[in-house]
Amino acid sequence: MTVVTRFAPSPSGFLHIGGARTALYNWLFAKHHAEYGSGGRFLLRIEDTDRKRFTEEAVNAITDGLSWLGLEWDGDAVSQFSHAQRHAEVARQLLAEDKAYKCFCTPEELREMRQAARQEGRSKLYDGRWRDRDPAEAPEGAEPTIRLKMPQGGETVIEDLVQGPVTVANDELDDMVLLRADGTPTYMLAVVVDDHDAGVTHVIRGDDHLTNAFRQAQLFLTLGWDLPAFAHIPLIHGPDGAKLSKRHGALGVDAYRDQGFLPEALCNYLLRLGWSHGDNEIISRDQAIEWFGLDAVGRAAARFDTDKLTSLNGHYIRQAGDAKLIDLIMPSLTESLNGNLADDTAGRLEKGMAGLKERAKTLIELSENAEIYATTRPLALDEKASRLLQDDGREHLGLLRPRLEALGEWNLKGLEKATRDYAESAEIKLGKAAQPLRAALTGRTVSPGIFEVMEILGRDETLGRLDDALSGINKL
RNA sequence: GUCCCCUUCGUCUAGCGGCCUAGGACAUCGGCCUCUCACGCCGAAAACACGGGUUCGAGUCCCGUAGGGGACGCCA
Repeated sequence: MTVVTRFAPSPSGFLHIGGARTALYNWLFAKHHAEYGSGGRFLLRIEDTDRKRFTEEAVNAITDGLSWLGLEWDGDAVSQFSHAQRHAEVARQLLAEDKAYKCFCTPEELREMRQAARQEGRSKLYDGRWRDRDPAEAPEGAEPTIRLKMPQGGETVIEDLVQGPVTVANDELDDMVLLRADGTPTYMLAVVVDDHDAGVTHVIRGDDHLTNAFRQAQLFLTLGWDLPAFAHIPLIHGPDGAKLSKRHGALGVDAYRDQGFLPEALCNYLLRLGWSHGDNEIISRDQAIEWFGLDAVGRAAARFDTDKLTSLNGHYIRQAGDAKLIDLIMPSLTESLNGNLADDTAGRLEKGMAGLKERAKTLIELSENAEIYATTRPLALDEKASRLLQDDGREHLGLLRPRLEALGEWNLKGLEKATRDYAESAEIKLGKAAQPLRAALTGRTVSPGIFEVMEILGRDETLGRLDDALSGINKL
């Protein structure tokens, strides 16, 4: 049997980080069955039943986010709203079969009912007052909603693939609205019909839908349709343990992209957040497809930890190809230097990327660190660097400079030897010479190996930057 | 409030009755490497929420308690 999963976000304006994980799990589950089972498809459906929320940009935000993460869906993204006719038909059919009924309650009545229920400690809100009432008693001109006749007595059991069997007494379930007074379908009706029509076999979604599953299961049953398998994955919480919300900061995957995270890192992190395969931490896409299964999904909510994501990101940056990284940082590099890039920037970055990427945990950092190769003279010095260029620091530079200039071949080995020889003759530690060099050549106190930097910068640029520092013409 | 779910180091987790004096990863703290920072390597501190059972034996099974979370819309 071919497995069919689906990701069904509502257009909220961005791809929520929790939604991203849900999408990832659905995608992996389908891919796993496609490659190691008897087939798998991953569908994307936009839950735009509530037209008030719908905008084209909101839909684009979701598809862009999924594409960035590399989670391609099968077929076209489907609009749930476009199936409204079909949903209404199903509701009318239920009505004709006496499995649903018209409810003429006013919003005020409903509000009172809810209040009373709460006061009396009942969770069943709607009392079903129109269930057996003659529609002839309806108030003049009132447009009814269509409600489903839920079973009275007994219980509903969901065999959840993650949570295990979950049971609720049917008396806790009230008759839910299928069709609104204006004739549009509710989410409850729409998901069930769409999942059935699309042949969805596995509904993998957030834990917050678990209680909905009871109601939806009853709808499937009264429609005489096969129940899909349900898998409710725990939610992602903020560092404080509450459901991730705006006050926790970055919610959309686009925010993480902007902060310099790689999609590979985010996927790896999200995968590991709530799912495990023994002690494995770094898991490639292919490996994930092979290993992924619902049985290894945890049942407790997990807190989002940016530190771990960052660490993973550092790993994926180190592993990424130099050319790819250069492409990724070029825009921000150009921007931060106001478009004034040194002529040989590309060449220097190609040589220097290996040393650069080892020291960056985000693309933002990488870009900032790469400025030393792209910037033009005279360099700006940060505070600590300018302090290194006072007094004996500058003195050493002045004495070292001729030794460097005299070098026949300008390469790492020779540069290092010349500097070491100088340090020895001056009876100072290498660092006493290397740090002022770093300050003069990069404007900073932290950088890749300084002899590497000198080699990449080349003789002219290195000597030039040295002279700038010696004459003190750097910007602060 | 009602219903549902959850509970191993600070965080993510391994553990599916004896292999656990509870393992890994991130973070933290030491140390090594070293021209700085990072990487890498070595090491330390750090957890089975509590109480009852079941069993020869429980982190692992059952029941309570406590704590946390989620759902209670003509939103999705």
